Amino acid sequence: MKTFVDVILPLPFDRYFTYSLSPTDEDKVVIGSRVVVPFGASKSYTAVVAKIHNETPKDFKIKPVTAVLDQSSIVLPYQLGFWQWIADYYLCTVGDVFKAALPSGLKVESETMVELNESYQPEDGLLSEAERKILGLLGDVKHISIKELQKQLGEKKNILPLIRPLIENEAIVISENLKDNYRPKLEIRIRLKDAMDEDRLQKLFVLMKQAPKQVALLMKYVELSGILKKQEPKPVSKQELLEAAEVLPGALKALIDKNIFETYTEDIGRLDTSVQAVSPYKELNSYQQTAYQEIKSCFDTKNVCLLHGVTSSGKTEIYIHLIDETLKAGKQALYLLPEIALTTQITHRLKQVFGARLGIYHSKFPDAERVEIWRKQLSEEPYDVILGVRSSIFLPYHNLGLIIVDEEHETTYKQQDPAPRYHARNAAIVLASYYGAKTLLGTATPSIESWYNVQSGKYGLVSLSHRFQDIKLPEILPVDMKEMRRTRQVNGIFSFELIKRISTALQQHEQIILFQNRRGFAPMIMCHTCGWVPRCVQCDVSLTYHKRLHQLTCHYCGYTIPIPAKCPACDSTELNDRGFGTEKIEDNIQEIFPAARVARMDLDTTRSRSSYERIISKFEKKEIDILIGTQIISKGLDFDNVSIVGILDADSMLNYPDFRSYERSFQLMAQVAGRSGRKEKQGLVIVQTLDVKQPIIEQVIRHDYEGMVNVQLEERHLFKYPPFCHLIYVYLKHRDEKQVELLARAMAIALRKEFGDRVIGPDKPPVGRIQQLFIRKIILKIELTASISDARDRLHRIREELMKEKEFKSCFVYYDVDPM
DNA sequence: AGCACGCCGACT
DNA sequence: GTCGGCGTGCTC
Repeated sequence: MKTFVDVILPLPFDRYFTYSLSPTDEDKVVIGSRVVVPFGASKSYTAVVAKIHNETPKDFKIKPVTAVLDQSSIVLPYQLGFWQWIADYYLCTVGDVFKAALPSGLKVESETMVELNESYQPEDGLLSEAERKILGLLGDVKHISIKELQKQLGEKKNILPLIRPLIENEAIVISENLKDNYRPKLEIRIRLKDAMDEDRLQKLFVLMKQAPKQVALLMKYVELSGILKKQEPKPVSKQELLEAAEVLPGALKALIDKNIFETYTEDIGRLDTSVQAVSPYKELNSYQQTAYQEIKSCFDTKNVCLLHGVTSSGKTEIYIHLIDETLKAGKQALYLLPEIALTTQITHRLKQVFGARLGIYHSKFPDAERVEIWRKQLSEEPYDVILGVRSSIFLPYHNLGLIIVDEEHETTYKQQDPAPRYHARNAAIVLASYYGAKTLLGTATPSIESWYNVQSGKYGLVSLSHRFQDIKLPEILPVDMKEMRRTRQVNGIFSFELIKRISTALQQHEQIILFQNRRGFAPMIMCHTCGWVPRCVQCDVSLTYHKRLHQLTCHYCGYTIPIPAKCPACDSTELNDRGFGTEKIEDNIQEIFPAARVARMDLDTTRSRSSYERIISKFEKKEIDILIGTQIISKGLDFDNVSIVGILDADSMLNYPDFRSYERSFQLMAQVAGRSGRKEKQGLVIVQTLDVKQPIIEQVIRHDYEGMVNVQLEERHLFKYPPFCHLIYVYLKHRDEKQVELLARAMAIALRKEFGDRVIGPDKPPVGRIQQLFIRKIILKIELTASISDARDRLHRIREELMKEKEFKSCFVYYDVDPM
């Protein structure tokens, strides 16, 4: 007798909740089934079954499961283990992981429906005004959800207290309506009611002499379905038939009424199954071939291999060969990318090779499609290759053989805001271990962590130092902006040197990319008279000036106001913008080169996927001469006509207060630089900086990745930073600054008792308040040899202890493990 | 995360 | 004297 289930709820709880099963449900439910359960006073959630048992719990009253949604696992047993690992390692709850892992179409929601009790006899005088209003409304519509009822009443607050007495008086009845937000995609199709042969067809044609439209339909149907041929007839959709025969629906209806045709609906799904593999993989050149062999032999002894290949060295083709080999061994492959929108080129290539065996998974896809991919992966015929962003590590896999993490250094692999704050590269390595699968990390600029793991022998290393077709690496030319400004050789943010080079490139019909890691027109505006700067009301930052939209926006919370006409402090009308964003650069460059076709690519111009693709495709077709962008342009784009890349303000990224800013600047500059260079001509990268002598500039010039790494490793070793320790950031937030400050201090003291001088802080982060909440941050350094699970237990204990104090109860506390 | 219960200010 | 603010606690 298995009568209870322990379930994971999509809520931030650290534990399971137990529900009872009805005898009929007992046979249905399995580990990994979804069940609908009531939780709290008036809510139902989709939960996932983690355990089935018969130990009667005694400390609480138990509720029954409302419905069992699946009779086979929708979440595979290994996934439950994987979720738990993520929750344990990244210090969040399994509920958080569950919420992130499952597409929302698989999480049905319940809504409470209200209905009038027909037999209810109202006793006048006993009803309040509001109650009469509710009953009146219900008399008209008779079936309505509580939410809708609330809206109709024009109430903003919860109306449950209002209707509760009505339920008790049996004036109304309520019921739970499970609302499945997933809708299958259906197609209406046409088929013949009875068998057809030439004879019968001829008879029909004669019969319908007076109805040429119907004859046309019938003939078109015969043609489209191929019903008179020997093979299985092809399905014919209603729409397709009507369009092909060029007749109105009336004619078709007549044929249906005559019992010649009938309609039926078919669930056709949203996944494109028609893609054909059109071109096999390409032959590898000798460098690629060597690398390919090295990777394979590396996998004999190691589970993870780092492929360090310069930009344009043809890593993708090597991946394709490895995937192909994995598939031949009857296993699946997962290809992770930092951002799918940026990789039309790779998507296109993989489709050519793997056709319908390739599935693409992306959080910006319509949810219904994500549901279908999830189900397909559970089916007997899953995609063999999944190309996707970080969340695709959560898809169910039957038999994973290989994971490729492309551009492994990209910080987008780390989820920032809602928990789980996981790193998809590291989680992927753990995922691979469930299958004994191998992981290949690819990049031109490895993360220092991965490089260190190579040095310590944990990962294997394969290098690819030849660019495809031996295109030369670009020449990098630093421009001393201090000197340029002193000698007045600048126009705004542009040095004359850069302008000259752009001008030459334009004359030769070559393309230019300008990089500035700041969107908007200017990072702030300031009153010329009194120095007043408009700031966000919710966050401690100045507002960014967006000229096109004619507004000031907070990049942290989205708060937006129109540009003030005058300074509220001194009434001066002279408000000037300070600094340079991509928008201003776009304006200025257009002024300098009026004839050039200029486009901008940043978060503001690429809100939708299509606008992104439009810009890229225009640039590829050489309809754009100068492309201005933020770091969005550094990721995995290959253009063949870019001769000049300008990095306008290299110092802005170097001065970012973070131990990784050096590494990140190098990666960014090297990646942006990699966008330049053409088959017959070496590219040129102009780096504008105030300090041309600083070592990082020299390292970028020499393409000296190892030089950069060695300096950084030494520094990180000295100051005990990753990869020589694990970092955990403890974030504390509260509306009241005093409260966070107090808690942060108390927390730091408690932490020091346990962890000693491994605790740094508390500190006020550079942006000390976001969305009305004041923030404090404590940094915890954990030795590599120490156990994370031990640290986790101690952290939980300390938090629990402190949160008992009532003054701290309303504080948010959360952790960021291995922060980026 | 919701949602209810409970305790203090601005209204009838 | 009530309505309603949100601070605190609980949810199988």
